[in-house]
Amino acid sequence: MSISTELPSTHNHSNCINAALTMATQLCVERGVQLTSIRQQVLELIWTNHHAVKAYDLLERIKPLQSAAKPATIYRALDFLMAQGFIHRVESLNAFIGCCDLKTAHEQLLLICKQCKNVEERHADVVMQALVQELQNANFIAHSKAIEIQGICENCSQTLNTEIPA
Amino acid sequence: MSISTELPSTHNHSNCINAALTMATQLCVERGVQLTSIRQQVLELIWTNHHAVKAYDLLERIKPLQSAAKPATIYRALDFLMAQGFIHRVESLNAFIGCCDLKTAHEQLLLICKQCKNVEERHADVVMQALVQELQNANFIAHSKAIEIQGICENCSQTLNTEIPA
DNA sequence: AATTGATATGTTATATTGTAACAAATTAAC
DNA sequence: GTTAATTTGTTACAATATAACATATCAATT
Ligand SMILES: [Zn+2]
Ligand SMILES: [Zn+2]
Ligand SMILES: [Zn+2]
Ligand SMILES: [Zn+2]
Repeated sequence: MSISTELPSTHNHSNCINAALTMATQLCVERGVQLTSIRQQVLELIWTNHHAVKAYDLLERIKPLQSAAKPATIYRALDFLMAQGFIHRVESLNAFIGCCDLKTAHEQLLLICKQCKNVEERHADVVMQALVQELQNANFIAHSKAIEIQGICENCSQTLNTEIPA
Repeated sequence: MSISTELPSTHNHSNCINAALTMATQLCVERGVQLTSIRQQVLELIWTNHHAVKAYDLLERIKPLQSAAKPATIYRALDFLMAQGFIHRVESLNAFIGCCDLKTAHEQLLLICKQCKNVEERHADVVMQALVQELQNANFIAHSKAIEIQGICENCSQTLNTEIPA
């Protein structure tokens, strides 16, 4: 049985990368903060694909570019990128993904595929509305929300379903 | 300014402890699994209060009872208790809490108070319904769901609000 | 009661993830 | 250019988690 580990062929990932880097560059100018080369390299490495990336994997990957890189190098860059909203932390994986929507502040619903490892970020406005109501009912003042679903994505389940037993 | 770190006085926590241990004992018998003394001790330690507990804190706390305890001792007990649904892992804290409803399988919405550290588990049926619909829209097959909200709980915000500036 | 298989625990070592603290370098503002 | 703020380098370590294998306990079967 073959296993899909890719996004649909309709997906042009260079668009994702370009959009993320362009927006990040622009937002940093607007905000008067510095997208230094280390920070940009980490952001690019995170955008290699739609997988969540671990900090120490980033460290290995950035070493050819930044031979002096240490854990703090990566964690500082990640802190910056999170503070700017360019990436999200995936709590249930201790890993990080690029944010797909830099234009609007938003809460994230993350769909984490156990098979292909892709993480999809969805707005899920209806869910968020219900959640806001529930938090009001509980008189709970939310500072941050993490909604993470693990399972099998559409692409992977289709690939499995169309698989013909030999 | 005083800071509340307690639950409302209406809360009788010994009820929580008794219910959790009684149900766990009963369910282990029904399921033919063993609630060994280590596992029961870990469960009791988790139920000390409604805070999320870290694995290495549990390790320190169990050592007077189990002098040979090592990390594996704790993590094995935690694995068992999670598999039985007696506790939940709080992904955003790398910590663990006792489950408040052992009778029915359920997804958890966790409200994590940054101030008093209490974690409240709510069923939030409306949110879960909306989430199920969203997952259907996405054709995503969910295996597990983690919804974790960090902020300030009702009790803490009331305590702050009623505080009179000197 | 001894044998056996399954489950649970003991033990050592190590892997993984994340921070603290301070020095040096770079950048921005004046 | 000098100063102040920010960023990076560097060392050391803290915190979280698992692998691997030995030993012990338990439960059922001879
Ligand atoms: Zn893409
Ligand atoms: Zn997938
Ligand atoms: Zn209680
Ligand atoms: Zn609170």
